[in-house]
Amino acid sequence: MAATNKDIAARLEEMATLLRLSGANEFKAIAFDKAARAVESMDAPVLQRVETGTLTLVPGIGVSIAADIREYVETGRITALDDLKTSIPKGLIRWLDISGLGPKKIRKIHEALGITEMADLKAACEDGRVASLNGLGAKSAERIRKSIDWMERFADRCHIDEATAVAGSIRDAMQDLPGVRRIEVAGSLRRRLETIGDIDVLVSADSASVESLFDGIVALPTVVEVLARGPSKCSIRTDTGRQVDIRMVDDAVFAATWMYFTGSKAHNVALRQRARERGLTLNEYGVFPLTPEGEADLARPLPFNTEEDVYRLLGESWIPPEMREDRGEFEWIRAHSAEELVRETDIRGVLHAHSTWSDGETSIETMAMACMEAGYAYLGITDHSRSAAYANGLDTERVFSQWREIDHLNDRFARDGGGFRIFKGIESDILTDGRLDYPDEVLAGFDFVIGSVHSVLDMAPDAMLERFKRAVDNRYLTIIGHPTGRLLLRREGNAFDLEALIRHTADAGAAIEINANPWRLDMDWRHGRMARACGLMSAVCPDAHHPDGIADITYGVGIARKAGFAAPQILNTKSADALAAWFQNRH
DNA sequence: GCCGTTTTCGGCCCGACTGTTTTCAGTCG
Repeated sequence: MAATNKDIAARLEEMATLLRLSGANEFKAIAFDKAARAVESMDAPVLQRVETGTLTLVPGIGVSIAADIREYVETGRITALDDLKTSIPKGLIRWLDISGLGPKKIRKIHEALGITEMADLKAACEDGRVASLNGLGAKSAERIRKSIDWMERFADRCHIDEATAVAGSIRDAMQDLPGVRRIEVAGSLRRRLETIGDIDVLVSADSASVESLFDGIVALPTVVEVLARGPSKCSIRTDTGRQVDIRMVDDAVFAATWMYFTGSKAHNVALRQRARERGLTLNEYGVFPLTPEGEADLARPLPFNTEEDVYRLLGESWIPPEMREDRGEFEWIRAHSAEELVRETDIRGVLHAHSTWSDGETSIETMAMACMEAGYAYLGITDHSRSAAYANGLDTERVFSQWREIDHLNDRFARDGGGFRIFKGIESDILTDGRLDYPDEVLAGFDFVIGSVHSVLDMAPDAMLERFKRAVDNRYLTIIGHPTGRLLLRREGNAFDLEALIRHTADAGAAIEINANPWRLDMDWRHGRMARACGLMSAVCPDAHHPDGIADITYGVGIARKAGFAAPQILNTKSADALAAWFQNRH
């Protein structure tokens, strides 16, 4: 199989990780990290640059890494990577997830005790072997043991809906307390990343009320452990295993601190590099001139109030938090405006929802009413097709019955004068050979067809790509549903060349959804730049099986914004009439 | 390993915190 940009980036990241564990120069590891991000954010396949010998023109890729990439493309291996793999036990890579353990200590422990497995490390913490090592002690050993304990009980990351709920309860607990002025979420949750590790909350408040504020937090029923508590920071663990860091922030520098804790780390690094280029330095307290010696001149802070101000001081426009991943956002903002990104209020209708006709929990009418209440103008109902027996998929006769029900409902809505409309859709299985689940004459009767893979998900990647391509070549297919089939934190998606499918789908004039279910968020935002470049249409689809599921659209919009999509590229920002015309045009 | 109208060598982003230490290395975000 041809190496995709994603494959290549994964190999480079692996190099960076193993280099760190091998004790190599940290900047060398950083170079591989940078190269990995450069590869990931390229619009075109790296293969093209390998063929034309222009790899080293990409910033972050020099002669050496270009040779590694070429070797990987041509042979499927990288000698330097293989060498590292043989010298570093696989088990140690997982140790990097342990809080308080970095590459240096991992090496030290491994070399001194000769252990490579997590369970052995835990035992070594308990029997005092770790504590006896030079540079470590009883507290380090206990911290490591406790962290392994947590890892055994909970995943290190959670879905974004869970993180949103935790952050909401923390906010609720604080916002009415006396002296609290401002509460903001930062970190990966503010960036709307698909999964969240720690949750960061920033608070500005009267210094006199900090104590009572923290008292209120640690007394919350969901708080099971206080990890740290000082004058400006309080870290807690919730009963779902989430770590929440609450930080007190000085009002005068709130924007700089907010930016700092929003990250991403890579974005911050890029920003600080830009600051240096302008003779400035950036930290969590603001922007400062550099002295001739290259030190921060802390006595002469540059004035700012908002994040916009801080970016402007660095010669940049404000970058929406969703895009702060060091994935080409600085280039993007020069050619676009932050205002262009699709917003939740741009979404005018709901596409991809289920009813009791298949595996949904409520009737079409109930789903429609919920859409109306949420302010949407239409609902594209998409129950499962006949092959999805496990989900009560519709045979042809039931399809016709459902159409009659939808016609009746639409007639009623028309008489009510509210203008609400239900589109007849189907979530058709894409069969293993790429056919859709009904004959063309039935497919022709739907307003639109979502094609999804629900069986034989582990098909060989090349065969999976062909399966999807054939489905897209059917002129009745409108939208590809959850393309990789991943379930976040649970199941990897199929590793087929999604970018090839994106090109194929864009050329065919069909769309690929952004499934907004917090367990899917598929397609991945990382393909956004490439998808935009080839003109792909998308849609933010809740895949709702219950009226509450409609609200998941918010997570999908976050992903669409991370991907850099503007409203015109998202199908369900269209009016019902414009959307109907787009569907017709696709046929 | 990458990069350069100040440099082809010597930098590479920044500060807080912690624990293990007598001045700092490692980790974290």
